[in-house]
Amino acid sequence: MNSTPAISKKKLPARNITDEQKLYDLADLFKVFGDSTRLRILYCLFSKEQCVKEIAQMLHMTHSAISHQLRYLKQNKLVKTRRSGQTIVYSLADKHVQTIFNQGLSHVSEGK
Amino acid sequence: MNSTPAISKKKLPARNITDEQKLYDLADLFKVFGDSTRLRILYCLFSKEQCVKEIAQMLHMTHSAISHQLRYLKQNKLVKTRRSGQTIVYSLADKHVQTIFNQGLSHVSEGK
DNA sequence: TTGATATGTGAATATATGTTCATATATTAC
DNA sequence: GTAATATATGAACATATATTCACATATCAA
Repeated sequence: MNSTPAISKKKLPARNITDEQKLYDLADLFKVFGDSTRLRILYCLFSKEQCVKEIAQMLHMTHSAISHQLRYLKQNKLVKTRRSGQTIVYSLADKHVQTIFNQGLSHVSEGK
Repeated sequence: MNSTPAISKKKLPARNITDEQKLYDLADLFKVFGDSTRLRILYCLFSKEQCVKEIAQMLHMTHSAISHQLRYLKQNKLVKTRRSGQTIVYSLADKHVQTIFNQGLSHVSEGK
């Protein structure tokens, strides 16, 4: 995984193409949010921007696993980066990320 | 799949258990939304309640595939059912479903 | 340059997931 | 009861996914 952006490959019923395609894009977006490691990474970035090493330490995971997921998050435009000397600092790409996150969280929190 | 509700099985870092657990529940929620077939089924249910056969016809898919996904959606409390004679009619479980759907859709629509 | 540190990445592995097929269950009509 | 219709489900299969491992790349300091 992680080598290309999420792309749904199923065939469309060839009707209402635009709306249908949006559903596939939407599925891809939720797919990115549908993994606890990625959510935990995003959660780390809510408070402040962080580098790979910091996130890896916070989550007790290898830098490799984090790096793979960060690449995936970046490909799907949920995080952005800036270089600061040796380290590359990751942060949330836009406010939508936290909005969608919180929307889901409130749903989960009130026990559906 | 489809035999049990989505449950993330990864081990927790044993800190802040409550919040951490919520992240796993949240990942499971997004996982349900992260498939285009399920989104298309939900989309069918936005306008009105539908039975398996109707949905299968609308999406040009087998009743089996739809039934499996509807079971998954029901297990995760996104749809509910009522029986009407021979047919079982599915509908959205609550307003949250459409809210989360639309939240993601607006994100996708404005090109991230 | 060399060494140390931070991050990236391809390949391999193990697991998870979605769909199909065949069959089972449930309701209704007769 | 049987037949017809609607839905459910277990098993098998193919694909997708997340993580680990080993190694590559990049920056900085001396």
